[in-house]
Amino acid sequence: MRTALEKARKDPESMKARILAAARGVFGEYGFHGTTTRMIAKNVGIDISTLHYHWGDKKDLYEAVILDINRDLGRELIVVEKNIHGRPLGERINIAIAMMTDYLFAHPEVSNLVLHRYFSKTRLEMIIDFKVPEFTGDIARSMGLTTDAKKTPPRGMLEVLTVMNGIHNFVSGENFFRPMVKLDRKEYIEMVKETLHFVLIPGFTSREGKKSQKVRKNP
Amino acid sequence: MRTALEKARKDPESMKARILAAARGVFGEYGFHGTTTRMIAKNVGIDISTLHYHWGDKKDLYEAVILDINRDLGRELIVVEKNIHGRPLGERINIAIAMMTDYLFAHPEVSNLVLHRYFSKTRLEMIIDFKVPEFTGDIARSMGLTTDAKKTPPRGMLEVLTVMNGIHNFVSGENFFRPMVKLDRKEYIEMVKETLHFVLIPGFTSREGKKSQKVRKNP
DNA sequence: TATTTTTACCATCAAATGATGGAATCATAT
DNA sequence: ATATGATTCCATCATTTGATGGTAAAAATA
Repeated sequence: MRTALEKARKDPESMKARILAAARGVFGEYGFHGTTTRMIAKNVGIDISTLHYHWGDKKDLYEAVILDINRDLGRELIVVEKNIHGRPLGERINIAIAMMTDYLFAHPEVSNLVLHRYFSKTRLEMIIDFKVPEFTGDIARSMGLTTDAKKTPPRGMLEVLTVMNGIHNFVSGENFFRPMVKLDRKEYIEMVKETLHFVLIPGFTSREGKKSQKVRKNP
Repeated sequence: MRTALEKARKDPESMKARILAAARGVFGEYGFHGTTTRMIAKNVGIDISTLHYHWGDKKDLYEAVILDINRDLGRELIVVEKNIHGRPLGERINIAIAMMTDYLFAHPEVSNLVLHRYFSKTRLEMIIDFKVPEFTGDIARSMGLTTDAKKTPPRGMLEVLTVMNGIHNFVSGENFFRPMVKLDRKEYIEMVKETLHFVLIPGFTSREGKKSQKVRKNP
């Protein structure tokens, strides 16, 4: 499977890659059980047997999708980290939210699949999983909530999850939320960013302020 | 169906009610397509034909579950509103988060089903739906973000969704997040509350502060 | 070109799943 | 006690769905 994934990544026009891309989308929208291999095959325009020929059974394909999403997410986090490195806290969070929001709205199936994994059980045992603990620790470190990403305290983990999930929710819930607010896609994305900035950032910066005050008081 | 639901509500020991309760749980955990009528029937300890006898087909049962959850959620929101009425903004949000968090952790299938509806498509057309727009408007009004709940501006809607979804996420994602932070259930719930208070409240109260300042400047 | 390998499809299977008819059981009213 | 209606289960059906064998086409290799 590892090699199959790499082959698919090499050539985005290959059948393997096309199936994987379609699978990301359909699994993301309908979940594991809500998706049939026929739906994916139809989406690509091929026969189901061709799908099974390239990716094995449904579970294998789903796990390949998870691996694929994981890689994308990890790469994007590295890009974000480079952009926020060395800046003050408020700015770091600001940029991180803006960048991740743009990225996820451009690849909504990533948010879809992450949230499905969080909130929905599968009747099958899944071996491969999202690297959420690792990623969450990494983000906590870039946010200055911990020095060792692998030993992030629970509070730091939950704070990071609050922010990340806040983004995932609006991306993945666009079909539901956008009609509620009657905005076009571009407006919606902008307002999501504004809202997240407004709601999420003051909490972190106000704590930072308190820290600074303490430092000033004890010179 | 309306009458069937009401009958089930009258007597919680009735077969209708037992099936409905089991359906709430299983649909919540596995989603619509991930749930089989056999799973629900087995959960109650009855034959599937008995299930169909009481609730019609799978879709009917699912819609009854949604109606049921909706009622519960609406009632709870009224209880919360009574408790926060007349208090200052920070306190209102504080109490609302604490109460909703406790309520949803006690009835996690509510969060599960709400999030499933937000983030996952169904291959079937569903007629009945969650009253999210109405509820969201109501909450916006209790939070002082609007005077007319039915005409809540988009920004207010998204702000409310940020808070509500923040709670739903930690409730529904407990199975995934709690092992990450290695806390027992009670500790987890407490830390979720703390985190949500910490992250979400300063945004709202800081805006309130600015409003007051403006008023003071223009006497 | 001839041969081998890879790829894709058609037809089809087996299991899972939603759903139902009819018999048996239980409750209730007369 | 009997009759009537409501409830429950067993057996079974039809459809959906995951999966595969065999064959044709295409591509690669000799």
